[in-house]
Amino acid sequence: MTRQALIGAARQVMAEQGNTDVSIQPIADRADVGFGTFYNHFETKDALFDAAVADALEEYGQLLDAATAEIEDTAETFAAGVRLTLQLAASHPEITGILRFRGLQHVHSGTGLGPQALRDLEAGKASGRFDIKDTQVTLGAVGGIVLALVQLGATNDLEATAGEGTAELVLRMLGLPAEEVTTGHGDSALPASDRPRTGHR
Amino acid sequence: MTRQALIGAARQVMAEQGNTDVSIQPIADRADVGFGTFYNHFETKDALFDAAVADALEEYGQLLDAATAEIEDTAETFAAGVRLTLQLAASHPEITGILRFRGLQHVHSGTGLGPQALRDLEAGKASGRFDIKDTQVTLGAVGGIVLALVQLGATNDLEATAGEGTAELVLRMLGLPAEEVTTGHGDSALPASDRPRTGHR
DNA sequence: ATTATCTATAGATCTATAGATAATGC
DNA sequence: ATTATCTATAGATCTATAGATAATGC
Repeated sequence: MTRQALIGAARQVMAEQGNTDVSIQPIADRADVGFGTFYNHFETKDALFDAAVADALEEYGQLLDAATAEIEDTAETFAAGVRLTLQLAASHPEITGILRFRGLQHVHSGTGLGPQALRDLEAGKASGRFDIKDTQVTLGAVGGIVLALVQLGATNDLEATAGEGTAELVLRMLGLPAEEVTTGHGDSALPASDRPRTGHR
Repeated sequence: MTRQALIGAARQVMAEQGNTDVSIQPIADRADVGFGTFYNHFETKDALFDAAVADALEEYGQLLDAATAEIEDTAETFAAGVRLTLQLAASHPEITGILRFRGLQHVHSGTGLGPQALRDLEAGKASGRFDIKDTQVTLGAVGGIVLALVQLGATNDLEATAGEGTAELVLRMLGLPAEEVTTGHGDSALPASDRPRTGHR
């Protein structure tokens, strides 16, 4: 599909350059599409990049869903999500590139991921598993931690334990008792490509 | 100074638009400077915006320093920094606008703020006040939390307690015992404009 | 027959510079 | 006298569209 080819090209550019400073011609070239065809699918360049971000976030959400679908414990769901996201730099660099560029803007916007995480937080709060007050603030904190660590991983060499360490920080922030936080689950998350992608959420 | 006028104009544009999609002419207009003068001070538009971000981060660092200079306890320094930053949306919207736009990229870069925070974390770790492992990861987590909450505050209406709630999340993450985390210091941070700006750090 | 795509281009916009003017330093 | 600033503009680049061509649906 031509539209998807354009979105794919825009995703690549965003992840590679970390910005949207490109003219339409090279995007069309990259998508192997005539220049004018762009205007059959998008009104402006901005509209394309917005769609490309949404597309990448959608894929990210499906990866997370697939990786955590069978996890029962809410705390472990969050921990696994954190670990998976930090592994994504290796398996899906394009997605992490886009997260670095625009993730912060979408932490609190209803892109599917947010509402789901919010429900999980509220369930964990109601069941007493999480000791938290404002779920909205907590969601922001979790999202911010993950994004900042994705950023750190992109510019510095992370220790192999960084994903696990970050997951522990998140669990502790969510109010889990110390002994549970450090009960290492460091090897639980398979590479995303080895997991089924049923995409049900 | 002309250079500073250009930087100021660039800061405004970034904070207002949340991007750098402007041509040089309107920047020069805003700085009340002839178009060609731009090239006496900067080689490219990117160079100007980089300088503008650095300028805003420098000011942010000085605000933080001034507000926390007389705080002895490391934990309280972090808590006060978090509260101040979330208040900045009201007192210094330009700075928070730039933090939203580029803050994530600078959490781990040596812009003065980072190294200082890193030293504080290491001191707190050494003294046993903080129960943390990797200080680099922890710094990222703290920075990410703050940035995500600044973002949340910009798009949603935050409850008045959000700053305090966020500070508590950070302290808990740093490993402080629960009873200390909730010992409210909610009224400790004055509006930044009421504080001395000695700027020593 | 209808819809999507491509090529070519007009018009607008933007960058970078040259040359003229104004401001500052000695 | 030297340096900074301004105005004007050449050349490059980019967007948006028109019209021709190709692909698809009936």
